[in-house]
Amino acid sequence: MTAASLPQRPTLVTLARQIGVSRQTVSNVINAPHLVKPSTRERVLKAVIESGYRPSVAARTLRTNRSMMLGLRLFPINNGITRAVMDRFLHQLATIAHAHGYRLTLFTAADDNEELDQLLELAQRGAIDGCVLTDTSATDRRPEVLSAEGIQFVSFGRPWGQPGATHPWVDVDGGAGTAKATAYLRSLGHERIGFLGWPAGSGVGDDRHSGWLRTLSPPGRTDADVLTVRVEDGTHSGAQGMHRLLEAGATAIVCTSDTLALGAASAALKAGIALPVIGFDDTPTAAALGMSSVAQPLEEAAVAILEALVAILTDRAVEPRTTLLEPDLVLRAEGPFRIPQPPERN
Amino acid sequence: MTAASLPQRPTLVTLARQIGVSRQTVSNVINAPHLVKPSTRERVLKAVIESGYRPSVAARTLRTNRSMMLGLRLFPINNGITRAVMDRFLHQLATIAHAHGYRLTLFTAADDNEELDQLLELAQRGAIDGCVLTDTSATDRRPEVLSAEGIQFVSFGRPWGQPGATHPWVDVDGGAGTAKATAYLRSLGHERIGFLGWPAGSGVGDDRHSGWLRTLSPPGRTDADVLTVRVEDGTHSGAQGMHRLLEAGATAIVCTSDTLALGAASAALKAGIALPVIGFDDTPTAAALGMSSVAQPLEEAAVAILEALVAILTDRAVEPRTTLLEPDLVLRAEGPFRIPQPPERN
DNA sequence: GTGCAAAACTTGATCGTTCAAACTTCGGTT
DNA sequence: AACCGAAGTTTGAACGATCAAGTTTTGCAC
Repeated sequence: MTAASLPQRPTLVTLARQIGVSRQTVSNVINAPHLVKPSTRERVLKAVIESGYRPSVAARTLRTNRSMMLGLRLFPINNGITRAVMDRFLHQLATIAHAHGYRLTLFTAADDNEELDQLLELAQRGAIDGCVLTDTSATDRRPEVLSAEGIQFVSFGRPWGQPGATHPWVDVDGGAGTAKATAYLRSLGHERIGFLGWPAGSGVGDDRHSGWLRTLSPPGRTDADVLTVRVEDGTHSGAQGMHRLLEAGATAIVCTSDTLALGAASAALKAGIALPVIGFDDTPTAAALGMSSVAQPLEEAAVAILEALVAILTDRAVEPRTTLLEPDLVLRAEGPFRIPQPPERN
Repeated sequence: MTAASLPQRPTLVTLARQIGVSRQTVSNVINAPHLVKPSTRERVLKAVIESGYRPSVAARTLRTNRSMMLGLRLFPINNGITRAVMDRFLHQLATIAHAHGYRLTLFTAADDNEELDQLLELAQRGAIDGCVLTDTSATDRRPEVLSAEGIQFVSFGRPWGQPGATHPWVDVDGGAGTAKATAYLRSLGHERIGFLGWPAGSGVGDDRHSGWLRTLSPPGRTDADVLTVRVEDGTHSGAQGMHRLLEAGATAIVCTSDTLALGAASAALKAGIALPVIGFDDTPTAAALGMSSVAQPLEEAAVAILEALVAILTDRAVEPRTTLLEPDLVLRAEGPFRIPQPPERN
């Protein structure tokens, strides 16, 4: 309706005709200003701005064979790890991508195979130049398939248990995070620090366990298995795990997730026992409750991922680069779950 | 490196030559199969599948002047309403969009003006066919600007306080949500139900307040203002609000957000007082804590939004359509904040 | 003022698809 | 057997940009 009455958007040709130069000159002013005489450049630039001319993405993409788009899968809603971190990561990634001249195309997929299908289709149709993988696991086929198909990507997450993998990745050193948490609790005077984590076998979970284990005093102490409780993620299981850790004599607890930490802390609260619980991922929930947590440096991760991806896409690629970032311990002492003062100080 | 050794993707022309038909016939098999003789169709289809041919998005977009892309702004991370609901909404929107043949392009913006700039640029460059607005407010200039620029959109959120607005929107009836919550508490026997909400003036907040107000017994009772506490969103302010409501003699509380509800519930817990608190938005936090909350029907919203937007974009547009959806009350009775039994039953 | 390379600018071709119009084939009348 | 319209298929042009190779202009030395 209104669309018909609106003036047609200018193109290179119409604009060039107006100014009295060739289309290529206008194109050069936009893409390679150094090739144009300053006086001409000024004149063209003025017309470009006045007319509101913007190059057509489709035409440019068609000619250059680069869409300046990156694909990203949005995981199902009920994905623990993802949900906690994804929204913040997504925001960072979109912002940093924009700074590099790229945009993000979203898609959803129920499983990894569907994700691969979507990525293949997008890449083959020239809708994306590359993509970012998240939530890697030990049985992950995605890197090899994408490599075989010649689709460029950077993974947020290490190739767990795949020593042969050579693709670029960025990850956060979860072990360093739990180590920091454990060290902090030790500095408060705690000597029996429990670990509440996921069942063995997940790379992420085992990594976080190892950070706790090596920071105990003495490192890897013989009763470590007594102080370790491994359950599925959830507040219920977290609460149950807490009871077992209390029986084991734990006076403080390091957790693999905020969900577990929340379950544990509220169980303790209910039982009238006050003891420090540190979660993982610094979720909004933890923040709202004043619960301490290990925070992943998502902005740095986004920066590193895009730097690597852009390097690959512009053929400035060196050997596959890998980046391991260190998380931060966010201490909080408010709300119902605040960390109480240490039982005694050394 | 590997890219060079990979076979060139087939195009309409190369594929058509291989089969021995014209490019247009192949194109027709894909876009208008009924125009092609069944036997030819079979033959072409087979070749299309075997070759893995996929139409180039860029070429198609250039020719048809439709990108099949929708723009969506990702709000800053520290946005209360958005964060709570955005990730789920986003997932739904992406899924439903895909079902309609559209994809989502993400972008970030610090404020509404930057969002408008981005949308204008995207639209002018032909990168998007339309967009979805979220987080509408009374001072929102976005609808009028987009309308003036001829950019199609559907808003998730009513044009608060702008009776002249005629653009299509989809929204959730917040008042109906708080009304449900209030009615439920009344059914438990509560007679002094408090309202803990945001400062007056926000459309969303006032709407939710009205639902509570009209469901009291008697509706709009004279001491309603005593039972109303309005504070900025946050757990701290929620806790403070709770104390005031307790002084006012409230035995149950309806909140405008899960954040407020959490603050209120934990303050009560701390004070050793058990009383029902119902939040809003059914966030992960509420779920983890076993707190009851009003849930927005995000999938239905996504469906309605896309239906309206697609109708507009394909010129099947009727008059601007508006949809008001009813939220659900999610009752939970577990965790530290479970709703206790009513003080006395009628 | 001629020559000549560098700078500045222009032109033709092309990316891969769809639209519009043209052409060919075919079954059925008359 | 010639004719006709519908069905099936092909061809030319266009979308709007960039690349590559062309042409013109400029500045400067001799």
